[in-house]
Amino acid sequence: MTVAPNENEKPTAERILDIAERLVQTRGFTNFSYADIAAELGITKASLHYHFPGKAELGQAVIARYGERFADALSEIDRTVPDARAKLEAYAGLYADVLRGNRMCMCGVLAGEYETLPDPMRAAVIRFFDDNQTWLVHVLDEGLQDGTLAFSGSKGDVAQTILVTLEGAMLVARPYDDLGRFTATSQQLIIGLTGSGAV
Amino acid sequence: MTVAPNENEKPTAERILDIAERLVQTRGFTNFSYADIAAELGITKASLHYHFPGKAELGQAVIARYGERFADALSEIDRTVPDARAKLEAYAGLYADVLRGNRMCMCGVLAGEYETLPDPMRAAVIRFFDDNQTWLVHVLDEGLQDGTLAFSGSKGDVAQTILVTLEGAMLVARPYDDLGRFTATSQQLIIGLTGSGAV
DNA sequence: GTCTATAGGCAGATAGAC
DNA sequence: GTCTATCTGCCTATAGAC
Repeated sequence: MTVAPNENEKPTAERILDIAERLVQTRGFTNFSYADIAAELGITKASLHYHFPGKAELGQAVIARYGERFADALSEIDRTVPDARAKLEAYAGLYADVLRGNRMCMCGVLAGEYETLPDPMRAAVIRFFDDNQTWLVHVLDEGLQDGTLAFSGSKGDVAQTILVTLEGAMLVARPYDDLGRFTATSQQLIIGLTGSGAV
Repeated sequence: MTVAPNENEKPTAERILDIAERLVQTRGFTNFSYADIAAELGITKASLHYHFPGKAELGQAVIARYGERFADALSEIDRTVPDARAKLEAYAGLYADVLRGNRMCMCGVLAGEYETLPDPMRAAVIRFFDDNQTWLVHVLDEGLQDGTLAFSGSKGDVAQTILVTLEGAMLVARPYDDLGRFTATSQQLIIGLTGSGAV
């Protein structure tokens, strides 16, 4: 059991990250406290400092783990999805899944409070966006070759547009608590990147 | 002078709103304090409470004034800009101007921290998005008639997409401190809504 | 690893003098 | 309208016992 812990035996540090992650995505980084996590986990605030010395370190750990998991999801798409258009749909599906969990994209939230973030978190936010855009450029490239995508403008600009459109769609859909608001825009976006809507 | 006060004689309440507005747009509503405003204005925190009894009331007043000013800007576009496509460009220009002031759209920021907002502010955020979308639907309608716009999908979905794309473009452009990131997406968006990029 | 106890700071807010 | 003084509460963080 110690080598293969089940969910209940998950290390405390991981459970702290799980809670912190959800709080960041729903309330923002500055809008939750050690007290929130401690109460939910059933330990004291002081104990949290054993695992993460300060809130800045906790924030770094949360965004790092989030970024890694997101990168893994992109690799999984590359491994399993056949063509570029379907990859874009799967990509939008990742965002839809986050929204279904009543959460906002972590880096979208953090971008909104960017000026108040500690430097390492700022760097991680930028890195997240850069990584996403790089992946999207590859998919767009593939789409031109396999013929499943067609668009005007540079791949970089289009990749950027895909990213920010999905971020904005999540941001606005959440106050309405309406997944349909997100998917409508998501479909609109992808239709515009197929032959039917391109030059 | 009392009937026509110059900038220096602007009522204290207005000056408070000016500062609060900038702080909301750059840091978010929960991430600034009465102390921030008091320091900048050169009066004490206690004096602020004379003008706005609580932070919730101040927040309401800030967003109300912002919404009115934005609505005025839309009316001004209707009054002065000849065709629908040019109106969309002027609309995107409003967002670009905000970004030039190193600010984020107020309602975009507030959408990110929606769960932590007092109810009246929540309602105002929704109203802002609804008003924008309504105006955009009218412009899209006009564009179909005057022939300057062409698109597939419902006017409502397209209006939604325009709104969220610009919001997302601002959100992501700000951490990069790069207006070009915004304008690239903005142009990409408008090109897709003209004959060249439509079905 | 987790606890109790506590420090030091800042938040929003109020009372009452001027 | 603005001030001083003060309150209560929450924040992050630390010391030291167990």
